[in-house]
Amino acid sequence: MAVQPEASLDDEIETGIRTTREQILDEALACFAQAGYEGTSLNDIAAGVGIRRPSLLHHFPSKEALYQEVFEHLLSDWFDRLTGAIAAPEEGWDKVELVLRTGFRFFADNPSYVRMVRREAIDGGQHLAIDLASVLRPMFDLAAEYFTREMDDGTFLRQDARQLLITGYGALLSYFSDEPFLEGLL
Amino acid sequence: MAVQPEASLDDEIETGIRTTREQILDEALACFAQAGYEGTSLNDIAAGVGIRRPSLLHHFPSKEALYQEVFEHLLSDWFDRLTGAIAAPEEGWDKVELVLRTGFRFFADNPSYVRMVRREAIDGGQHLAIDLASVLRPMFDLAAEYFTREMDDGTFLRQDARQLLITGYGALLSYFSDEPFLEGLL
DNA sequence: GCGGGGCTACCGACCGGTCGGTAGGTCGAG
DNA sequence: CTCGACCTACCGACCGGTCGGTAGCCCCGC
Repeated sequence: MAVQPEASLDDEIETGIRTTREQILDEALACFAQAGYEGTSLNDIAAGVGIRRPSLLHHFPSKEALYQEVFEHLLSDWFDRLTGAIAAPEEGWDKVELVLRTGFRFFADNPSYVRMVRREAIDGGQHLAIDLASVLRPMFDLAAEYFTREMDDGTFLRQDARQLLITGYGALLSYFSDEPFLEGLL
Repeated sequence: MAVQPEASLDDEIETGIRTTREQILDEALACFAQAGYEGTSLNDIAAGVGIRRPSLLHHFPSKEALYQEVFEHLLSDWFDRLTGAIAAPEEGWDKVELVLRTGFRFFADNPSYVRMVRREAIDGGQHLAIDLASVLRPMFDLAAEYFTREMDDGTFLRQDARQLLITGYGALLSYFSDEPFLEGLL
């Protein structure tokens, strides 16, 4: 699940200098989240960074490869954060709140990520090399099992754990992905 | 809110013949819902109908005009159906269930519509001539007022009506718009 | 000290292909 | 004869991607 295979991170962290490669990843994330895969041209991204398209393609072999790296970068971040929260010793509602809060904070910190995931969920992940659903399923199963166990213990009201999770997923993500629309509604 | 300004509907209904114009609208809906605005080319739509692109542009002045007509057609359908349900005499939970069921059935009958709305909600409605949020707000306000009134009467538990509606909107629409993704998750 | 080979980052120019849209002609039904 | 539906041919713009070339930097042999 590791990304960023090259370029010594230490230099960038220490000096605060953002490499061109990182700037491209940042700009690509913003563009893809805002306009989608087809709606974003490599010229748009390059212009945002301040270079020409051929220079961008010097850092990434193709548009698809760039997109996938942006996506997997965020996915691994999210995965790591959530794994940490899941490993915490809390039980019952405290645990639920911790995990939810961790996920929520990640979404709030990375609104572009939510929009990218939503787009992929609608499209069926046609621009991804990985199968998003199969990557997420282990974590989904883990959550479902946890809820079922707590329900068995009487901590939560008995419900269909998987349906509950999907409902919550849909409601929560909509707050972030549809923000531009909801803003006009309220 | 009326669309379909030309072409006598009677002939089509009586004979069962679908005009080329209608076939284009149907195919365009399917394509736009499946691949989005940028991801759909006029060639794709024309090929689905069995004609060439210039012939398609004989029926519609531009891609944008076609898209808008597809969208407004469905929007007016949805609006009419829901208006009918709202006018019904039921009260309390019966009313809520009727309206919800009406909206739900429309979504189930027109899954492509849900996906188009979701795409527009994410994009901020950049391909629409109308402001989706301002069109929906009257109905949204109506629902919020209704819930607030019922809460005042003690029928429902006291909550923030607008937040409740948005949460429900997000959860419900996700079941339809993210169906390809959820299918792989369960 | 210095000159040159090799490297990275970047560029302008160009490629084939596709986009949305237009012009003009054919053809068949009324 | 007219007219609408459809076609082929074509347009300029833009797409993702490649090519050859250049400016600057590090490093090594002399």
